[in-house]
Amino acid sequence: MGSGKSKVTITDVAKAAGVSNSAVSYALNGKPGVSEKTRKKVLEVADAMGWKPNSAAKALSVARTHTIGVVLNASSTLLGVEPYFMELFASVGVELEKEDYSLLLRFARDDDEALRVHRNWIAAGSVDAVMIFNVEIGDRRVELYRQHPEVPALVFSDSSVSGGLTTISSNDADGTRQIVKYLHDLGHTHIARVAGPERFGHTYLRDRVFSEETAKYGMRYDCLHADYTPQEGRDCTKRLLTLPQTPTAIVYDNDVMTIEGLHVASAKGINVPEDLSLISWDDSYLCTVTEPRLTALARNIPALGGQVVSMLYALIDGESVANQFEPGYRLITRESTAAPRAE
Amino acid sequence: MGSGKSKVTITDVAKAAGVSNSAVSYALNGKPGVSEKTRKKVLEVADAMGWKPNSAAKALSVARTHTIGVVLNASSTLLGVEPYFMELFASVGVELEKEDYSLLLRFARDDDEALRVHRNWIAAGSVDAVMIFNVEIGDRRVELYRQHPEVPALVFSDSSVSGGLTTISSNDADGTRQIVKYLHDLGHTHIARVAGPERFGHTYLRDRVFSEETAKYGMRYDCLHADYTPQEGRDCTKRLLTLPQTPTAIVYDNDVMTIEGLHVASAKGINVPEDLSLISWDDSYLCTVTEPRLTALARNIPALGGQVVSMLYALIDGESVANQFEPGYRLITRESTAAPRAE
DNA sequence: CTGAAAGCGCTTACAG
DNA sequence: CTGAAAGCGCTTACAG
Repeated sequence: MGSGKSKVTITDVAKAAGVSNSAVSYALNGKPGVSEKTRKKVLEVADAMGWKPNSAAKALSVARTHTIGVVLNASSTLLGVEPYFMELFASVGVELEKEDYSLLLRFARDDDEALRVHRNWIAAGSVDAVMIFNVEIGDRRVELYRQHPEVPALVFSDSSVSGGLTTISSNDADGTRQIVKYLHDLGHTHIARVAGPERFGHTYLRDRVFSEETAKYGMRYDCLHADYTPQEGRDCTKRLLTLPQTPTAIVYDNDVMTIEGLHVASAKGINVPEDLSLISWDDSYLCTVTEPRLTALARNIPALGGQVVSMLYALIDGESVANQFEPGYRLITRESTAAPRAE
Repeated sequence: MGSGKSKVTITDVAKAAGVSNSAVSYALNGKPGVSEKTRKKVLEVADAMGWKPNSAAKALSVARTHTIGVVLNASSTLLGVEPYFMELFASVGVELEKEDYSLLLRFARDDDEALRVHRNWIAAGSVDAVMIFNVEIGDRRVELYRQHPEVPALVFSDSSVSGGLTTISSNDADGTRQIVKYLHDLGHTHIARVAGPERFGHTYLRDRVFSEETAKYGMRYDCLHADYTPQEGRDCTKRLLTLPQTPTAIVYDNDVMTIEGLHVASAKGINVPEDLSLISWDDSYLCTVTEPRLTALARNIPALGGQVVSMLYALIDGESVANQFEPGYRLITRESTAAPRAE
């Protein structure tokens, strides 16, 4: 119940309990070196005085900040649209809470600024580990953290682009197979895809597996690359729908583009799903607010937190951690997909 | 270009530059106490060695963490749906970046856990200030920070519920006036509202002003309180549409409920906006993906960052800061509102 | 202008 | 089991 102003320090507790600083420290940290009696006494006194270890002092002496760093790209207009990060942070954050770890969050306006923050963190020892998102081929951040193994990095990407840094990857090959099989079983023989930017590792992977799987089933497959924005979702859909031979199904690499595709179709008088099936890669609330609601591939983000955090802790403890896949995708079928109209 | 492992400290720099630790410190921090010549030399050496101040050590000696704390409610299912927090964080974060401040983010599962984090932060000196959201009447967090003026709190709420803590408020009275006037000018004489939870300060304020303004124009006004979720958005809309006298316009306190309202209306064969006008309080991408797109009241979140951060810095510097309003609301008229059908 | 020293609040060998 | 002391990497009076 210590009211206000003056912080209570370990020395205050030591004096009040009539023991030395070290005894207090041992007692409070549950370490050997004090009798049970002393420990109990110290615990009582510390509690009564409302003592909490000063975070900076602790960080300085044990060289642990109890902090996981994330720098986000503030200029991404999708930050406000895609719930992914917030959901992931909540999932990870709840797990971190148990060990009193925090997320240290920064927003950079471009890659240079982001890199500057990372360099600073490394030199200043500001974080115990970092999480890295949206990795591109030849990403300067992976280069940086490869040179600085002192601060472990967990990379959210396919392992092919992480330069050996530990990754946690969505199982995009499996997701792709689920989608293609679903569409094939429905009877589609010509499908298209509006993909994400080619520079992302997972886009590259999806590209490859989509080609393989559609080839396996003898399906025709067209692919256009976009940047996840509404604008390009519209444009690509228009291009696909003016092909001499139009596909009977389109899969989009995110929900926002899917919705725009739906609007383009309905503006053209094309019925979804009767004339055209639509699938969103990434499920979200957005997929349930349209008419028809959108069939989507869902990740299990709530289950991701525990996995991520245990990888993080292992890395911080200096263990070598194998790359992992996140919990599998699940295809949520709603009303935007159906068998193609018979010719 | 210092590669890897061993951190370079101020002592290393001092040795390399052939001066004392204090000279280095003064030089690096741009303080008087060193000659220009020494300063220049130190700067060069420090730069060449890749020195950066260790954050924990600096925090410990100056008692500043360069960190703004936020604890969010992880159980809120709306976190993934409403882009507000992410947009706000990006806006604030870009501004904080300039002074190398970070956001320290925690996720609590309930109010008790949140309160524990706040108590810890105060005792441990983990943050220089906090931002507090979703304040309720009698909120224990405001009570806590009132007792601990050492760590300043910026409260995002109406000043009536902040117990004297500094607030930044959306100008909900003005927003309400804009909506009511707009609807009145369109010719509506009976409107309804699906409001947020009564326990929130801003809900209370909107309630009051809605009553006043509709009374002023001689309009009939019905109000139902909900919890921002899709489910209650639907339920409340159904109740309103089965009243003996149904309103010709409904305003919802968030976008999610508005969308659900739209679905309920169309399921009942009620045309929006011909038979019923709908307005969303809070604009977002969601408001543009429906058919018709939704008229909405938009806040200017990008402009909010600078204002918030300068309030934060002033508070941290111990200045007394007046409560402020955030940039004004703007009504974005889309296709979900129109004049009511003549009787 | 410059250096030696104490201090921020912890932890952790090291003697007793 | 216990205490005195050094150390983590900075900052900041305090003498010279």
